[in-house]
Amino acid sequence: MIKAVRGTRDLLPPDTALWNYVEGVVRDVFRAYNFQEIRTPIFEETTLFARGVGEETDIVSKEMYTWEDRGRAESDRGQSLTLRPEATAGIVRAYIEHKMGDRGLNKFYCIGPMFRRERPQKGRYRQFYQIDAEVIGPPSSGSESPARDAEILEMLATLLDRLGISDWNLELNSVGCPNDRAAFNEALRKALEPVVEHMCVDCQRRAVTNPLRVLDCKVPADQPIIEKLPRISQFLDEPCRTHFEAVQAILKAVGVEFHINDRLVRGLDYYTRTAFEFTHGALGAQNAILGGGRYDGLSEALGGPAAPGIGFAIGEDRLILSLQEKIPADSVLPRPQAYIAPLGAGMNGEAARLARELRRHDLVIELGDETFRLKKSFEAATRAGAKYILIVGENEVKAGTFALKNLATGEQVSVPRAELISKIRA
RNA sequence: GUGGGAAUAGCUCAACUGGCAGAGCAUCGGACUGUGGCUCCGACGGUUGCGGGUUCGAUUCCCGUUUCCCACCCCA
Repeated sequence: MIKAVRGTRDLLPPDTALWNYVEGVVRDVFRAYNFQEIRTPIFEETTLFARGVGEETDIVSKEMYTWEDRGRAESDRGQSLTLRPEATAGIVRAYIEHKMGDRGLNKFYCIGPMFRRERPQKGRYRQFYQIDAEVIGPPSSGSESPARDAEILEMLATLLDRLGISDWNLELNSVGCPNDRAAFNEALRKALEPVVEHMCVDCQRRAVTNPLRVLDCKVPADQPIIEKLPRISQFLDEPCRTHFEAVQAILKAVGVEFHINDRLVRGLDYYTRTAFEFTHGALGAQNAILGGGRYDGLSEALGGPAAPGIGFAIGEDRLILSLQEKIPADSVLPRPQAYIAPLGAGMNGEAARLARELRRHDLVIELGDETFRLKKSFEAATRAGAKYILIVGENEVKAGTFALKNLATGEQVSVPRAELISKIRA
């Protein structure tokens, strides 16, 4: 038997109803903040991610699905392509390509699959879904303003609350600008030098490859050492410090709770200044339900104009996971309002006509088959979760009135054809 | 990429120390020819993940492998 490949999975009803419900709420909330949908390709030139996300990141160096798309003719050039491992690079590419800076401030959102070749785990798949939003524009559009950072964070708090996820925790940090980072990295390297030999093997590796990540270490024995290491907050230049303070001031003004975590670092190279994560307890080790931050230099790194931006990605699979206990998929699954049961030879046509009419009035109708005995029709109607069963037999067609029975109460009435719509809708 | 656990019917799970592969639910049919849910009867359903080994005999023990789960790494 051919099975879904490792790390991929089928989303089936009724679960898909929950996914649609979540995406509906997301679109509603985003609309209130004037975000508009963008859809970019699922694969891009490999160099986009290499330059955008960073060659040295785990994502680029070992997790991408990359292949050589070979040209088949002189006029058809071959190139290295990659399934998108995240959304921001593609969106910024589109922003540059279509010169969208001319429109002023852009607020995009995008919902779709991403691909990373990692070992599957709870809340982690090789094809997974992200709900992504970005605010990006030329500096003159206010894209750099702390108001945008705060707006996004407040929107996320609103979204999670609206979905009924109240026990989230917002971890906030500023990773500064590239200059701050360089100085901090240097200081960190120096501070690590004398102590790193007492740390775990991972930290010894990170101390060389990416000292920032040492701050992320969870090994208990390393914590006393990490506590004494320098913090990025001590290295923020004046503009970055002011920016970060302004973000916090607005969050306090709107009443969004957060806590500063100056050990929060993010895995993608393009992040600057504001970095954040929303975490949730019910997710096991993969407790980050969403993450994001500012990326003021990304557009330039991709050869575009100055276009500060800030965005986030929600792990939709994880969002659903933390929601499943609270919202049973069945509760958001649309059910037929009526099940039409044709009864006896020649009734399929009559039933189909009636179904067509009712459906044109936006009623949700399930349709049976004339060969079913009534008992079977009732069972099918009950199984489908229909509110009513509507019997279409010779007697009904002749009389022009139809037997309509409420499956929950057992109440049955005879309804003239003209009144069916209002009766079923009631 | 590393470590631990698991895999038996569509689903949830049994099967003693190695000895006929089972139950509940679900599905289909009947009791019951135009009135469901309940009940009763019956049927269908299996390469015990896959491959090899040990054995008279393997769901059971051993090796390999695949997938899933959990954790590490990393991230959403």
